[in-house]
Amino acid sequence: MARVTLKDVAEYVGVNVSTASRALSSDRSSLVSPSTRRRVTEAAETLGYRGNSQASALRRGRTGTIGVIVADISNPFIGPVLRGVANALSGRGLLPIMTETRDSSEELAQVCNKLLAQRVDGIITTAGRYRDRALLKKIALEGPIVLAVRQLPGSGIPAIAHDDVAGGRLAAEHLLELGHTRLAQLEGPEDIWSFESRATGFREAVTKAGGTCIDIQAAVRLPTFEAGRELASKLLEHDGSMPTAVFAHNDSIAIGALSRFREHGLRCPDDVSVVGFNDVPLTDQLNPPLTTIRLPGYELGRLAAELVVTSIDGTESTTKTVLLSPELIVRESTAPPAS
Amino acid sequence: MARVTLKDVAEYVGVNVSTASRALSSDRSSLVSPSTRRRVTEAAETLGYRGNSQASALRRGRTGTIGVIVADISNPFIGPVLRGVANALSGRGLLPIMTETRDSSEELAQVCNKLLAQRVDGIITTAGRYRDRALLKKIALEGPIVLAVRQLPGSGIPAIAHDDVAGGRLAAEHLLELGHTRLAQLEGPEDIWSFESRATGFREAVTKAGGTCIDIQAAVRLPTFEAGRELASKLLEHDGSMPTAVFAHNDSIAIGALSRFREHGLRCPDDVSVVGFNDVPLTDQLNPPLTTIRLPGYELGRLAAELVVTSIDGTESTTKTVLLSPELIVRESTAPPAS
DNA sequence: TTGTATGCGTTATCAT
DNA sequence: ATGATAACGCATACAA
Repeated sequence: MARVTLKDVAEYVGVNVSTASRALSSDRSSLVSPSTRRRVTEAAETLGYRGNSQASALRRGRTGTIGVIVADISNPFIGPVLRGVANALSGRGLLPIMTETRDSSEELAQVCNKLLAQRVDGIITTAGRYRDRALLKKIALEGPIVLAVRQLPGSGIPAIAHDDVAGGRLAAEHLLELGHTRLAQLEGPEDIWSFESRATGFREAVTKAGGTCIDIQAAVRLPTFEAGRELASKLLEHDGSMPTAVFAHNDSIAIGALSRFREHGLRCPDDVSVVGFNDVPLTDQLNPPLTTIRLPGYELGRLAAELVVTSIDGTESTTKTVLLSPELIVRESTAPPAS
Repeated sequence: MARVTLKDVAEYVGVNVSTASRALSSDRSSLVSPSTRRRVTEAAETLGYRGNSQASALRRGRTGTIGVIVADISNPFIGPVLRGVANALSGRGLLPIMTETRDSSEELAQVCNKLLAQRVDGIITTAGRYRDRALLKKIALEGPIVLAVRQLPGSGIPAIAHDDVAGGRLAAEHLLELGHTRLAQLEGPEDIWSFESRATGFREAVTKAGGTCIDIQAAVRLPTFEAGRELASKLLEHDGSMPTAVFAHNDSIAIGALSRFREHGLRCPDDVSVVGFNDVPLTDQLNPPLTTIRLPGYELGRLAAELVVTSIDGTESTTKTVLLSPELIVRESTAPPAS
């Protein structure tokens, strides 16, 4: 898009390209006399010179870019994560290259190839289902990669994620404390670490306390509002009496379930308590405002970015996994069971 | 990240790099004998060869990348737009490089520079306030750029946007038909085309019908929930009687206003009708479900992508502006005024 | 059909 | 402090 090159600038000033290159580079500009540095800088300005990252990358073996793969850009939870990533990266002069996979394994494979062809210096991915493990392990051989939000246990890929087991436990403990003894959980896709962990954390806490835990799964690919409705329907058709409290694996599922329950004549929290997960925007504006689990998305993004950076520099052992603590946000969708 | 080059592949097979290059390129592979083509392809496979986009771009003068600048990644309306863009682009073998500016002019300038340094073949931006006009005009000199969602009238930059004037008018007509005569609008930032147009469309329709239109502005940078609360407060303190209907310039503002009205003891739609804008997810799950204006985001993204592509190919007159039609979605936040 | 040679824009090395 | 030169990996014009 721009056609004026370093050579043009150099000729304009009457110096060699290498001098111009030095003058314009931040770390080597001290090797050049202040006067020529100034002249080169001015010439670059007046000629409208822009460095060519491609050429620079080719020569230096580094592009200064980080591939950022996001599973679902419409997930409101992802915004803060991306901001955290972008902030940490741009603070280090790196350019994040974001791409989406719609949580599809095929698209993930394609995107990885493209990113690798772009010679990104590292990859951060929030996409990664269990079935993608082999793929990502192969990618990890070619360069630094870190998982964000999700984990791929046994893959050896470092991850920054939430402590979803603890999150599930928080939900369970809250409901148990309210006095619920018959609980259900509406589960997200089973081949995603986060949901499996939430399920585990919740189930263990419930059974440990002597409660009953009904696990509802559905063959849905994504944890959406519709999935929530479907899971709720399955729960309503479930043998045995209806539980008095429900843990939905994310807010969308919770809201879908709420809508289905309402249709069925069930009031929340009077007839059924509902806990969501993620604390996405607007959950506090619903009717009723949703009790949910909040996660530090921004912080997570920041840490993920820092982790790739350190593994690019090669100074770090790269199998680190960090789990961030979730927080229970109590609102009005949970209450003691009707006596 | 990968270190096996075309040369390695060529040597492995025993041919010249140029032959290997041809064999691996989709358009020139016909120039090579089927047998060597196969051998090269296999060698590339076994050696784990990945093309180097940097080198290829340097040589060809094209990177095959498109910079996609988004003002606010957390805006739920933007997801479909980005999908439309990504789809249209990847269908043409182009890689979108997404970046965010948080709707800040400084970040916009930075991001443009980085993208230009990356030698993107074109730029699509949803960021662009009036004050960014000069900047973007300068960018437009260096290569194809198209605005999406927003417009910059008088900049000569082609745009794919919604017909926001029509959107404002739709809102007005709906409320007028319900019998409202005293209306207000809660306005988004004034230096953004979309909001100014919504204001115009609404105001004109109201006054044309003989109604009263109260325009409430606030010095907020972003059209958020908080902004909605602030605007609503200003309206409540406004001299003269409270209007019976309110048009909020987007859903977040509407929801903020709803929350403020509720605090103030006003019921919706009984005491005040509210219309939002964008139809973002969950607006139908609010209390009350929000009447709003829906926009074809995916389609918009698709068209924007197609427009950059054609202007890269240079075949198109590049000052085209397309306006897509909004649609009124009536839900329960609007009703006839209390008699 | 294949090979040779050159250059894309930079930066690193070596010399001056 | 500055210049000359080579090389990064690839694609193309030209030659064979």
